[in-house]
Amino acid sequence: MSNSRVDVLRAARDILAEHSLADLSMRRLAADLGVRPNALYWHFPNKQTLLAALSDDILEQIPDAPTHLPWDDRLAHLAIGLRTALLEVPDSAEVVSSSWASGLSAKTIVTQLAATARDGGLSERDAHAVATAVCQLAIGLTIEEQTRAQMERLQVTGPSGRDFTGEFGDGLGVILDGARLRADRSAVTSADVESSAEVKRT
Amino acid sequence: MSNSRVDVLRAARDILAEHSLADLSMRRLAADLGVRPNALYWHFPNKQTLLAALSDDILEQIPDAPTHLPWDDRLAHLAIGLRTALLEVPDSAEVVSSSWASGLSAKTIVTQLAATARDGGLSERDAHAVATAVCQLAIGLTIEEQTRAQMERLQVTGPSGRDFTGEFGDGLGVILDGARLRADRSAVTSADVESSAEVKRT
DNA sequence: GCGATGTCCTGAACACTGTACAGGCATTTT
DNA sequence: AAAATGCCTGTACAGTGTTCAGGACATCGC
Repeated sequence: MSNSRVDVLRAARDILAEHSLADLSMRRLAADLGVRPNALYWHFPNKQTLLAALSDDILEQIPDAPTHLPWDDRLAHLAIGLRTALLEVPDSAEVVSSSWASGLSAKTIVTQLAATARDGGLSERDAHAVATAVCQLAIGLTIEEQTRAQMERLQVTGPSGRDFTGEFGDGLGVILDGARLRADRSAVTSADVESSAEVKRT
Repeated sequence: MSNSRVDVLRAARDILAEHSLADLSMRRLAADLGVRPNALYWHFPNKQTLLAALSDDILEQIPDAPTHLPWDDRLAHLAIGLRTALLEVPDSAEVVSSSWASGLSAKTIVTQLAATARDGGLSERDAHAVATAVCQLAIGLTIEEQTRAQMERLQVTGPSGRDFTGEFGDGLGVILDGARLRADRSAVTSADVESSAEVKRT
């Protein structure tokens, strides 16, 4: 039975789901596929690229925001979708973080978020700023949460007592407030510019 | 010549500064100290704790914000101080990230930021939310920047063309706008509660 | 001076890790 | 029938964090 690229990714996901990132070694992954470790190098040039593909795979589960909602609700929807997708697969936040850092990952969620912020009237810069702030908050907090969860599972630590969902909601709220404030400001200034019959730039 | 705990940390820092996190192995570190690898386990129970101590070490370089500034400027000051401290030592952002996740690190900068936000009149929850949003933005973005820098140094990739300093400034701006908006809101509501006379903010 | 205590280190080993190179079998395409 | 593709094997290298028992050396109380 030949394994395809997607088989490898599914097996990798399963290892994360049932064990942890520490258990996701090339040898373990190969063993689960009934194959020698080096066989994986036919599908991926190295482990980093494999993890990047896995990262994209995980983030593809984020559903699009309902188009009938106002832009800020759509932002919240996407942000929560991001966090939910990460929470679905243990240790995925760390995988996503290093994949983004290595530049081997797509980061489509950032552009989606930025586009949604643009719908609120934000400038390209502001929209991108909101998108990265949201993503870094979601990923950073989820790394902490999932690492914590893994440590508790291995009994090296008791429960942290932190409410990560609450912390994320609060942080997201602050960022969205900032986004709305900028939406208002740019609405006002562009109105000023239009009404004074000056040439507006895009 | 006996090495002390701080000698080890200094040597670790030097490896990061002159090479990279990938080169920061127990063997390499021991070799630089003129010692066998297992000697390090007298000072630290494992590598993770060593890295956590290194992380705290790096973040101690953040200067306190000048007390005469308004609270939001102090927030910006601390945030930029955080980012500057990280940029000082290559790959330090990744070290800090995993140290925070493992719970072995102090995270004093978070409480500092939160306290400063409280000075602006934010609730405990909002203040903490602002602090984590700022930290996750700084760390997350700096991870990307430093990983990128390392890849360029090894010539595996050309320049990214991204302006990380700009991106950080923009993201920070959005979060601070959110913080200010909440400061205004809580000023107004607490005034409502304390006296039924309506007080405008200055 | 003598032993005890604390500090720092050695030697050797274990069980892993990602990855490279050359070669091989099976299925599909020409 | 021949060639090309897709997927895999065998073997090996150079490195990783970590453990255990033991040893050298200084400092301190007696």
